[in-house]
Amino acid sequence: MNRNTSDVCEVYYVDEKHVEKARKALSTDREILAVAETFRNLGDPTRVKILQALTVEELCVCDLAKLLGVSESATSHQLRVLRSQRLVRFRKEGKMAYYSLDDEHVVTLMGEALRHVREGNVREGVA
Amino acid sequence: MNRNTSDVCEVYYVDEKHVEKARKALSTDREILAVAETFRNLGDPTRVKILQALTVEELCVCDLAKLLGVSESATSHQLRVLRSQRLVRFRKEGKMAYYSLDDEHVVTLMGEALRHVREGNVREGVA
DNA sequence: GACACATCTGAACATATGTTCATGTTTGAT
DNA sequence: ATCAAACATGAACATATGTTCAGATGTGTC
Repeated sequence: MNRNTSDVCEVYYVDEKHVEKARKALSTDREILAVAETFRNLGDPTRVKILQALTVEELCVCDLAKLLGVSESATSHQLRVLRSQRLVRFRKEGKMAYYSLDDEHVVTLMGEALRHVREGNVREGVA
Repeated sequence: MNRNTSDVCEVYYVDEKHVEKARKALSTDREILAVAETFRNLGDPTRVKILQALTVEELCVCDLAKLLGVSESATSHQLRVLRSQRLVRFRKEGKMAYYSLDDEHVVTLMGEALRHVREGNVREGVA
């Protein structure tokens, strides 16, 4: 047939070996989905701003909305997204809801991403 | 008017102070956009798998496609996305293109996200 | 050159995403 | 109890995203 010399994508068994070896490095599908969803939640300018702001101190929805320059409704929606991955938490005090970062993983992630970007490792895909 | 006692969203000056303080913590718009785009690129299960696999060793598109269980075209498209943010790099060897992680920031980011997820900090939004 | 293979690319499609708008809740003040 | 403020939520819309499909490029082999 066509697998005598150079089969589809490199030699046969070597190929299989690589794929198998790599497959062992993969997390479970459940974890991968969770990781992807976490990153996706971080992947929005508005939410990045929210998290950077909360690095300093807790803020209410109203303050965040002013800071971001978007409506309080939009802010609330975004906070809901961040809460769903436990990236932020909040406490209610009277009418107000004060949001803050949930754990230090978030801080680490933000810092590392910023470092990556600042190393000029990023190609501007921006308009 | 309506700003004597408790103005819109907390007292006036205090409010302004918080917003200003938080604003100082924000990166430039350019950096924020880049950070968000980087996270967005990481926020897809297929791409997470690719990066986890490349943690072990460099792989060609063909191997990655097999590992992911998607078409080589789809794999190539995803690799293009990852390249655009310099999350992966590649070298050509004959017909093949071998991909590998670009820097250790990527490893750190993946690890930290996985840790966040494993701490049970995540609420399953999955179906 | 002719051919097969590995990869890349553009168009098109279904689906996901983020904002706006309108409407609920809950709380505090009068 | 009535009213307004601070948030939350649902629907709807325009836009972005990821895959598939078809075709193009480049490379090695015969």
